Amino acid sequence: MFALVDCNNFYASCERVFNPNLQGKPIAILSNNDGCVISRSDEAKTVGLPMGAPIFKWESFCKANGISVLSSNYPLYGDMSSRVMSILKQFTPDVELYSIDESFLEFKNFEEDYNYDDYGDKIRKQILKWTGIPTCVGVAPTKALSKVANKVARKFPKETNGVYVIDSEEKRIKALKWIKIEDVWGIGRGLTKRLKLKKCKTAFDFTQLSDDWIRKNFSITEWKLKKDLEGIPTLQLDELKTKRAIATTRSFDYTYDDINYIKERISTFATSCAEKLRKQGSSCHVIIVLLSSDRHKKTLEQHRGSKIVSIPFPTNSSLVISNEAVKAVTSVFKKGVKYKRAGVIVSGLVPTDNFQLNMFEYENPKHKYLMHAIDGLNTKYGDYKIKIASQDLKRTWKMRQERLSPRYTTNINDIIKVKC
DNA sequence: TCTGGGGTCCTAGGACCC
DNA sequence: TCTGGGGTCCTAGGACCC
Repeated sequence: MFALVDCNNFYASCERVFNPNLQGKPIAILSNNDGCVISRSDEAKTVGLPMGAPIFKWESFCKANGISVLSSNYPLYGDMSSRVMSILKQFTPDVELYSIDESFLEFKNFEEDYNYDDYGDKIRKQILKWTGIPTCVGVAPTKALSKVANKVARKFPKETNGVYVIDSEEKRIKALKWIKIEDVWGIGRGLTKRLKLKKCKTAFDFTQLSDDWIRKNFSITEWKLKKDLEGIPTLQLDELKTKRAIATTRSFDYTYDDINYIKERISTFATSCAEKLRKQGSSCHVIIVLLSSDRHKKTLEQHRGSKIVSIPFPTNSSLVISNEAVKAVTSVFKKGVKYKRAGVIVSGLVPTDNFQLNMFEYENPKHKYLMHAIDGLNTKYGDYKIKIASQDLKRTWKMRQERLSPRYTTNINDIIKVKC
Protein backbone atom coordinates (compact mmCIF):
# COMPACT_ATOMS: atom_id res chain seq x y z
CA MET A 1 0.00 0.00 0.00
CA PHE A 2 0.99 3.60 -0.60
CA ALA A 3 0.16 6.70 1.39
CA LEU A 4 0.24 10.32 0.35
CA VAL A 5 0.78 12.69 3.24
CA ASP A 6 0.04 16.29 2.31
CA CYS A 7 0.44 19.34 4.57
CA ASN A 8 -2.63 21.57 4.58
CA ASN A 9 -2.03 25.08 3.20
CA PHE A 10 1.62 24.47 3.99
CA TYR A 11 3.18 27.95 3.82
CA ALA A 12 0.27 29.55 5.63
CA SER A 13 0.40 26.82 8.28
CA CYS A 14 4.16 27.35 8.81
CA GLU A 15 3.59 31.05 9.46
CA ARG A 16 0.90 30.24 12.01
CA VAL A 17 3.07 27.90 14.03
CA PHE A 18 5.24 30.79 15.13
CA ASN A 19 2.69 33.59 15.06
CA PRO A 20 -0.40 32.49 16.99
CA ASN A 21 -2.05 35.83 16.22
CA LEU A 22 -2.69 34.37 12.77
CA GLN A 23 -4.65 31.37 14.08
CA GLY A 24 -8.17 31.31 12.74
CA LYS A 25 -7.53 34.39 10.59
CA PRO A 26 -7.31 34.68 6.82
CA ILE A 27 -3.70 34.74 5.54
CA ALA A 28 -2.07 34.78 2.13
CA ILE A 29 1.56 34.11 1.17
CA LEU A 30 3.13 35.77 -1.87
CA SER A 31 5.47 34.42 -4.55
CA ASN A 32 9.02 35.66 -5.02
CA ASN A 33 9.25 39.40 -5.51
CA ASP A 34 5.90 39.72 -3.74
CA GLY A 35 4.19 39.05 -7.07
CA CYS A 36 1.10 36.92 -6.61
CA VAL A 37 -0.68 34.75 -4.05
CA ILE A 38 0.67 31.19 -3.84
CA SER A 39 -0.71 29.91 -0.54
CA ARG A 40 -3.87 30.74 1.41
CA SER A 41 -5.39 29.67 4.69
CA ASP A 42 -8.89 28.17 4.59
CA GLU A 43 -10.30 31.48 5.86
CA ALA A 44 -8.72 33.37 2.94
CA LYS A 45 -10.14 30.83 0.49
CA THR A 46 -13.58 31.24 2.05
CA VAL A 47 -13.69 35.01 1.60
CA GLY A 48 -12.81 34.47 -2.07
CA LEU A 49 -9.14 35.34 -2.56
CA PRO A 50 -8.12 33.31 -5.62
CA MET A 51 -4.92 31.33 -6.08
CA GLY A 52 -2.40 33.21 -8.21
CA ALA A 53 -4.00 36.60 -7.62
CA PRO A 54 -1.54 39.40 -8.48
CA ILE A 55 -1.32 41.24 -5.20
CA PHE A 56 -1.27 44.74 -6.71
CA LYS A 57 -4.79 44.09 -8.00
CA TRP A 58 -6.05 42.57 -4.77
CA GLU A 59 -4.46 44.85 -2.18
CA SER A 60 -7.68 46.64 -1.23
CA PHE A 61 -9.63 43.38 -1.21
CA CYS A 62 -7.18 41.97 1.33
CA LYS A 63 -7.44 45.06 3.46
CA ALA A 64 -11.24 45.02 3.36
CA ASN A 65 -11.34 41.38 4.41
CA GLY A 66 -8.65 41.56 7.06
CA ILE A 67 -6.33 39.18 5.22
CA SER A 68 -2.75 39.18 6.53
CA VAL A 69 -0.41 39.14 3.56
CA LEU A 70 3.15 37.81 3.92
CA SER A 71 6.21 37.43 1.68
CA SER A 72 7.37 33.83 1.25
CA ASN A 73 9.96 32.69 3.76
CA TYR A 74 11.63 29.69 2.12
CA PRO A 75 14.28 29.06 4.77
CA LEU A 76 11.42 28.57 7.24
CA TYR A 77 9.30 26.37 4.95
CA GLY A 78 12.27 24.26 3.87
CA ASP A 79 13.26 23.61 7.46
CA MET A 80 9.70 22.75 8.52
CA SER A 81 9.45 20.43 5.53
CA SER A 82 12.52 18.45 6.59
CA ARG A 83 11.14 18.15 10.12
CA VAL A 84 7.93 16.63 8.75
CA MET A 85 10.01 14.32 6.56
CA SER A 86 12.02 13.02 9.50
CA ILE A 87 8.83 12.19 11.37
CA LEU A 88 7.46 10.28 8.38
CA LYS A 89 10.59 8.13 8.29
CA GLN A 90 9.62 6.72 11.66
CA PHE A 91 6.48 5.20 10.17
CA THR A 92 8.15 3.42 7.24
CA PRO A 93 11.67 3.44 5.81
CA ASP A 94 10.28 3.85 2.29
CA VAL A 95 9.54 7.55 1.87
CA GLU A 96 9.61 9.69 -1.26
CA LEU A 97 9.79 13.43 -0.76
CA TYR A 98 7.55 14.47 -3.63
CA SER A 99 7.45 18.22 -3.01
CA ILE A 100 8.06 20.65 -0.20
CA ASP A 101 4.70 19.76 1.37
CA GLU A 102 3.92 16.23 0.14
CA SER A 103 5.46 12.80 0.59
CA PHE A 104 4.61 9.33 -0.64
CA LEU A 105 5.06 6.45 1.79
CA GLU A 106 5.14 2.78 0.87
CA PHE A 107 4.13 0.08 3.33
CA LYS A 108 5.93 -3.10 2.35
CA ASN A 109 5.28 -6.43 4.05
CA PHE A 110 2.55 -5.08 6.29
CA GLU A 111 -0.06 -7.61 7.39
CA GLU A 112 -2.90 -8.27 5.00
CA ASP A 113 -5.59 -6.72 7.21
CA TYR A 114 -3.45 -3.98 8.74
CA ASN A 115 -5.50 -1.07 10.04
CA TYR A 116 -4.34 1.83 7.86
CA ASP A 117 -7.03 4.14 9.20
CA ASP A 118 -5.44 3.99 12.63
CA TYR A 119 -1.94 4.27 11.24
CA GLY A 120 -2.84 7.33 9.17
CA ASP A 121 -4.39 8.89 12.23
CA LYS A 122 -1.21 8.27 14.23
CA ILE A 123 0.87 9.92 11.49
CA ARG A 124 -1.33 13.02 11.49
CA LYS A 125 -1.30 13.37 15.25
CA GLN A 126 2.45 12.92 15.53
CA ILE A 127 3.18 15.57 12.88
CA LEU A 128 0.72 18.01 14.41
CA LYS A 129 2.12 17.52 17.90
CA TRP A 130 5.77 17.76 16.95
CA THR A 131 5.64 20.48 14.30
CA GLY A 132 2.24 22.17 14.56
CA ILE A 133 1.46 21.44 10.91
CA PRO A 134 -1.96 19.94 10.01
CA THR A 135 -1.96 17.22 7.34
CA CYS A 136 -4.21 14.90 5.35
CA VAL A 137 -3.43 11.26 4.59
CA GLY A 138 -4.67 9.14 1.68
CA VAL A 139 -3.92 5.40 1.54
CA ALA A 140 -4.43 3.09 -1.45
CA PRO A 141 -2.80 0.26 -3.42
CA THR A 142 -1.18 2.62 -5.98
CA LYS A 143 0.36 6.08 -5.95
CA ALA A 144 -2.26 7.67 -8.19
CA LEU A 145 -5.05 6.21 -6.07
CA SER A 146 -3.41 7.46 -2.86
CA LYS A 147 -3.53 10.93 -4.41
CA VAL A 148 -7.25 10.47 -5.00
CA ALA A 149 -7.76 9.18 -1.44
CA ASN A 150 -5.92 12.23 -0.14
CA LYS A 151 -8.31 14.52 -1.99
CA VAL A 152 -11.25 12.72 -0.41
CA ALA A 153 -9.73 13.16 3.05
CA ARG A 154 -9.19 16.85 2.44
CA LYS A 155 -12.63 17.48 0.98
CA PHE A 156 -14.51 15.72 3.78
CA PRO A 157 -12.58 16.50 6.97
CA LYS A 158 -15.50 15.79 9.29
CA GLU A 159 -16.40 12.40 7.84
CA THR A 160 -12.83 11.20 7.35
CA ASN A 161 -10.95 12.93 10.15
CA GLY A 162 -8.24 13.68 7.63
CA VAL A 163 -7.54 10.04 6.69
CA TYR A 164 -9.07 8.07 3.83
CA VAL A 165 -8.19 4.53 2.82
CA ILE A 166 -9.10 2.94 -0.50
CA ASP A 167 -8.91 -0.75 0.32
CA SER A 168 -11.75 -2.27 -1.67
CA GLU A 169 -12.95 -2.31 -5.26
CA GLU A 170 -16.15 -0.65 -4.13
CA LYS A 171 -14.34 2.29 -2.53
CA ARG A 172 -12.05 2.64 -5.53
CA ILE A 173 -14.96 2.96 -7.97
CA LYS A 174 -16.80 5.32 -5.66
CA ALA A 175 -13.79 7.61 -5.31
CA LEU A 176 -13.05 7.57 -9.05
CA LYS A 177 -16.65 8.44 -9.87
CA TRP A 178 -16.50 11.30 -7.38
CA ILE A 179 -13.28 12.95 -8.58
CA LYS A 180 -13.50 15.25 -11.58
CA ILE A 181 -11.13 14.55 -14.43
CA GLU A 182 -9.43 17.94 -14.10
CA ASP A 183 -8.60 17.18 -10.47
CA VAL A 184 -6.76 13.97 -11.26
CA TRP A 185 -2.99 14.01 -10.71
CA GLY A 186 -1.33 14.30 -14.12
CA ILE A 187 -4.38 15.66 -15.97
CA GLY A 188 -3.89 19.35 -16.62
CA ARG A 189 -5.75 21.90 -18.68
CA GLY A 190 -4.76 20.61 -22.09
CA LEU A 191 -5.66 16.98 -21.44
CA THR A 192 -8.90 17.95 -19.68
CA LYS A 193 -10.05 19.76 -22.80
CA ARG A 194 -9.31 16.80 -25.05
CA LEU A 195 -10.82 14.28 -22.63
CA LYS A 196 -14.02 16.27 -22.20
CA LEU A 197 -14.54 16.04 -25.95
CA LYS A 198 -14.61 12.28 -25.43
CA LYS A 199 -17.32 12.78 -22.77
CA CYS A 200 -14.80 11.93 -20.11
CA LYS A 201 -15.80 13.82 -16.97
CA THR A 202 -14.50 11.79 -14.05
CA ALA A 203 -11.48 9.64 -13.27
CA PHE A 204 -13.79 6.65 -13.65
CA ASP A 205 -14.67 7.64 -17.24
CA PHE A 206 -10.94 7.91 -17.91
CA THR A 207 -10.32 4.33 -16.77
CA GLN A 208 -13.09 3.16 -19.13
CA LEU A 209 -11.26 4.39 -22.24
CA SER A 210 -9.37 1.72 -24.15
CA ASP A 211 -5.64 1.24 -23.57
CA ASP A 212 -5.01 1.46 -27.32
CA TRP A 213 -6.82 4.76 -27.68
CA ILE A 214 -4.88 6.27 -24.77
CA ARG A 215 -1.58 5.01 -26.13
CA LYS A 216 -2.33 6.31 -29.60
CA ASN A 217 -3.58 9.75 -28.60
CA PHE A 218 -1.49 10.49 -25.52
CA SER A 219 1.93 9.56 -24.23
CA ILE A 220 3.12 6.66 -22.12
CA THR A 221 2.61 8.86 -19.04
CA GLU A 222 -1.18 8.86 -19.38
CA TRP A 223 -1.22 5.12 -20.03
CA LYS A 224 0.69 4.53 -16.79
CA LEU A 225 -1.70 6.83 -14.96
CA LYS A 226 -4.66 4.84 -16.22
CA LYS A 227 -3.17 1.54 -14.99
CA ASP A 228 -2.44 3.08 -11.62
CA LEU A 229 -6.01 4.32 -11.30
CA GLU A 230 -7.24 0.84 -12.17
CA GLY A 231 -5.38 -0.39 -9.13
CA ILE A 232 -2.49 -1.95 -11.03
CA PRO A 233 0.69 -0.43 -9.57
CA THR A 234 2.70 1.11 -12.40
CA LEU A 235 4.21 4.18 -10.77
CA GLN A 236 6.96 3.35 -8.33
CA LEU A 237 8.24 4.99 -5.21
CA ASP A 238 11.23 7.15 -6.08
CA GLU A 239 13.30 7.47 -2.94
CA LEU A 240 16.65 8.77 -4.03
CA LYS A 241 15.86 11.88 -5.94
CA THR A 242 19.03 13.37 -7.29
CA LYS A 243 18.25 16.51 -9.20
CA ARG A 244 18.41 16.24 -12.97
CA ALA A 245 18.47 19.97 -13.58
CA ILE A 246 19.04 23.20 -11.69
CA ALA A 247 17.54 26.53 -12.76
CA THR A 248 17.76 30.21 -11.97
CA THR A 249 15.13 32.25 -13.78
CA ARG A 250 13.74 35.66 -12.94
CA SER A 251 11.29 38.23 -14.17
CA PHE A 252 12.70 41.73 -14.49
CA ASP A 253 11.20 44.81 -12.89
CA TYR A 254 10.63 46.36 -16.34
CA THR A 255 11.06 45.13 -19.89
CA TYR A 256 14.45 45.48 -21.57
CA ASP A 257 15.54 45.50 -25.20
CA ASP A 258 19.22 46.17 -24.48
CA ILE A 259 21.35 43.09 -25.16
CA ASN A 260 24.02 44.28 -22.74
CA TYR A 261 21.60 44.48 -19.86
CA ILE A 262 20.33 41.00 -20.66
CA LYS A 263 23.87 39.63 -20.93
CA GLU A 264 24.61 40.90 -17.44
CA ARG A 265 21.50 39.21 -16.06
CA ILE A 266 22.33 35.94 -17.80
CA SER A 267 25.85 36.06 -16.40
CA THR A 268 24.45 36.53 -12.89
CA PHE A 269 21.92 33.71 -13.30
CA ALA A 270 24.64 31.43 -14.69
CA THR A 271 26.85 32.22 -11.71
CA SER A 272 23.98 31.38 -9.39
CA CYS A 273 23.45 28.01 -11.15
CA ALA A 274 27.17 27.26 -10.83
CA GLU A 275 27.01 28.01 -7.10
CA LYS A 276 24.04 25.69 -6.65
CA LEU A 277 25.94 23.00 -8.55
CA ARG A 278 29.00 23.32 -6.32
CA LYS A 279 26.84 23.29 -3.21
CA GLN A 280 25.41 19.89 -4.07
CA GLY A 281 28.66 18.48 -5.47
CA SER A 282 27.51 18.30 -9.09
CA SER A 283 28.84 19.35 -12.47
CA CYS A 284 26.87 19.87 -15.66
CA HIS A 285 27.53 19.34 -19.33
CA VAL A 286 24.45 21.04 -20.74
CA ILE A 287 23.47 24.69 -20.37
CA ILE A 288 20.11 26.09 -21.47
CA VAL A 289 19.47 29.81 -21.82
CA LEU A 290 15.91 31.18 -21.92
CA LEU A 291 14.51 34.54 -22.88
CA SER A 292 10.90 35.68 -23.06
CA SER A 293 8.89 38.82 -23.56
CA ASP A 294 6.09 40.04 -21.30
CA ARG A 295 3.18 37.67 -21.89
CA HIS A 296 0.82 40.03 -20.09
CA LYS A 297 1.42 42.85 -22.55
CA LYS A 298 -0.43 41.48 -25.54
CA THR A 299 0.16 44.59 -27.67
CA LEU A 300 3.94 44.17 -27.68
CA GLU A 301 5.79 41.81 -30.00
CA GLN A 302 5.96 38.43 -28.29
CA HIS A 303 9.01 36.20 -28.41
CA ARG A 304 10.11 33.18 -26.44
CA GLY A 305 13.31 31.44 -27.23
CA SER A 306 15.91 29.12 -25.83
CA LYS A 307 19.30 27.78 -26.74
CA ILE A 308 20.90 24.56 -25.60
CA VAL A 309 24.68 24.35 -25.36
CA SER A 310 26.62 21.15 -24.79
CA ILE A 311 30.02 21.33 -23.12
CA PRO A 312 32.64 18.66 -23.89
CA PHE A 313 33.54 18.23 -20.23
CA PRO A 314 31.39 18.44 -17.09
CA THR A 315 31.90 21.70 -15.24
CA ASN A 316 30.72 23.70 -12.26
CA SER A 317 32.97 26.68 -12.87
CA SER A 318 31.16 30.01 -12.79
CA LEU A 319 33.54 31.29 -15.47
CA VAL A 320 32.85 28.52 -17.98
CA ILE A 321 29.09 28.43 -17.41
CA SER A 322 28.76 32.21 -17.51
CA ASN A 323 30.82 32.54 -20.69
CA GLU A 324 28.87 29.84 -22.50
CA ALA A 325 25.52 31.24 -21.36
CA VAL A 326 26.38 34.77 -22.44
CA LYS A 327 27.54 33.49 -25.83
CA ALA A 328 24.32 31.54 -26.22
CA VAL A 329 22.00 34.40 -25.33
CA THR A 330 23.10 36.48 -28.31
CA SER A 331 21.67 33.83 -30.63
CA VAL A 332 18.33 33.81 -28.82
CA PHE A 333 18.00 37.60 -28.56
CA LYS A 334 15.82 39.24 -31.21
CA LYS A 335 16.42 42.90 -31.83
CA GLY A 336 13.46 45.13 -31.04
CA VAL A 337 11.76 42.71 -28.68
CA LYS A 338 11.23 43.90 -25.12
CA TYR A 339 12.20 41.11 -22.76
CA LYS A 340 10.69 40.57 -19.32
CA ARG A 341 12.10 37.26 -18.18
CA ALA A 342 15.34 35.38 -18.54
CA GLY A 343 16.87 32.27 -17.12
CA VAL A 344 19.67 29.75 -17.12
CA ILE A 345 19.17 26.02 -16.58
CA VAL A 346 22.02 23.55 -16.14
CA SER A 347 21.36 19.94 -16.97
CA GLY A 348 23.14 16.67 -17.67
CA LEU A 349 24.29 16.61 -14.07
CA VAL A 350 27.01 14.25 -12.84
CA PRO A 351 28.78 13.98 -9.48
CA THR A 352 31.85 16.23 -9.50
CA ASP A 353 34.04 13.64 -7.81
CA ASN A 354 33.16 10.84 -10.19
CA PHE A 355 32.64 11.50 -13.87
CA GLN A 356 33.90 10.29 -17.22
CA LEU A 357 37.00 12.22 -18.27
CA ASN A 358 37.54 13.45 -21.79
CA MET A 359 40.89 12.66 -23.35
CA PHE A 360 41.38 15.91 -25.22
CA GLU A 361 39.28 18.56 -23.56
CA TYR A 362 39.12 19.33 -19.91
CA GLU A 363 38.61 22.25 -17.61
CA ASN A 364 41.45 24.47 -16.55
CA PRO A 365 42.40 22.80 -13.24
CA LYS A 366 42.90 26.20 -11.63
CA HIS A 367 39.14 26.84 -11.73
CA LYS A 368 38.52 24.33 -8.98
CA TYR A 369 40.68 26.23 -6.51
CA LEU A 370 39.43 29.58 -7.71
CA MET A 371 35.78 28.57 -7.19
CA HIS A 372 36.61 27.19 -3.78
CA ALA A 373 38.16 30.53 -2.81
CA ILE A 374 35.23 32.52 -4.19
CA ASP A 375 32.67 30.39 -2.35
CA GLY A 376 34.67 30.73 0.84
CA LEU A 377 34.83 34.51 0.63
CA ASN A 378 31.17 34.87 -0.27
CA THR A 379 30.16 32.68 2.65
CA LYS A 380 32.38 34.62 5.03
CA TYR A 381 31.50 38.14 3.94
CA GLY A 382 28.09 37.55 2.38
CA ASP A 383 26.21 39.57 -0.23
CA TYR A 384 28.15 38.24 -3.22
CA LYS A 385 31.30 40.20 -2.47
CA ILE A 386 33.18 38.37 -5.24
CA LYS A 387 31.64 38.57 -8.68
CA ILE A 388 32.87 37.90 -12.17
CA ALA A 389 33.45 40.87 -14.44
CA SER A 390 30.48 40.21 -16.72
CA GLN A 391 28.21 40.85 -13.74
CA ASP A 392 27.20 44.31 -12.63
CA LEU A 393 29.36 45.12 -9.62
CA LYS A 394 27.07 47.85 -8.36
CA ARG A 395 23.93 45.84 -8.52
CA THR A 396 22.89 44.17 -5.28
CA TRP A 397 20.47 41.54 -6.30
CA LYS A 398 17.68 41.57 -3.81
CA MET A 399 14.16 40.32 -4.13
CA ARG A 400 11.29 42.43 -3.05
CA GLN A 401 10.19 40.96 0.29
CA GLU A 402 8.37 43.67 2.10
CA ARG A 403 6.34 41.51 4.45
CA LEU A 404 8.82 38.84 5.48
CA SER A 405 8.42 36.92 8.72
CA PRO A 406 11.50 36.02 10.84
CA ARG A 407 13.57 32.88 10.16
CA TYR A 408 12.38 31.30 13.39
CA THR A 409 14.11 27.96 12.98
CA THR A 410 17.19 28.68 10.90
CA ASN A 411 18.63 31.96 12.18
CA ILE A 412 19.90 32.22 15.74
CA ASN A 413 18.85 35.88 15.98
CA ASP A 414 15.27 35.09 14.99
CA ILE A 415 14.51 32.48 17.61
CA ILE A 416 11.36 33.32 19.54
CA LYS A 417 11.86 34.66 23.05
CA VAL A 418 9.35 33.42 25.60
CA LYS A 419 8.51 35.76 28.46
CA CYS A 420 7.16 34.36 31.69
C1' DT B 1 4.16 50.71 -11.79
C1' DC B 2 3.34 46.22 -9.91
C1' DT B 3 1.33 39.55 -12.84
C1' DG B 4 6.63 33.60 -9.52
C1' DG B 5 9.98 30.03 -9.65
C1' DG B 6 11.78 25.39 -9.88
C1' DG B 7 11.20 21.00 -11.34
C1' DT B 8 9.82 16.30 -14.25
C1' DC B 9 8.94 13.67 -18.44
C1' DC B 10 7.71 12.95 -23.34
C1' DT B 11 7.64 13.71 -28.37
C1' DA B 12 8.67 15.12 -33.05
C1' DG B 13 11.75 16.18 -36.55
C1' DG B 14 16.17 16.56 -38.48
C1' DA B 15 20.92 15.17 -39.00
C1' DC B 16 23.75 11.68 -38.91
C1' DC B 17 25.60 6.71 -38.71
C1' DC B 18 26.02 1.81 -40.66
C1' DT C 1 8.75 -0.89 -62.69
C1' DC C 2 11.02 -1.91 -58.63
C1' DT C 3 14.71 2.69 -54.37
C1' DG C 4 15.54 -0.45 -46.81
C1' DG C 5 15.89 -0.72 -42.13
C1' DG C 6 17.60 0.19 -37.73
C1' DG C 7 19.73 3.02 -34.90
C1' DT C 8 21.70 7.49 -32.03
C1' DC C 9 21.94 12.20 -30.77
C1' DC C 10 20.52 16.95 -30.68
C1' DT C 11 17.18 20.57 -30.30
C1' DA C 12 12.91 22.79 -29.44
C1' DG C 13 8.76 22.74 -27.46
C1' DG C 14 4.88 21.19 -24.78
C1' DA C 15 2.51 18.90 -21.15
C1' DC C 16 2.34 18.26 -16.40
C1' DC C 17 3.50 18.94 -11.14
C1' DC C 18 4.08 21.76 -6.65
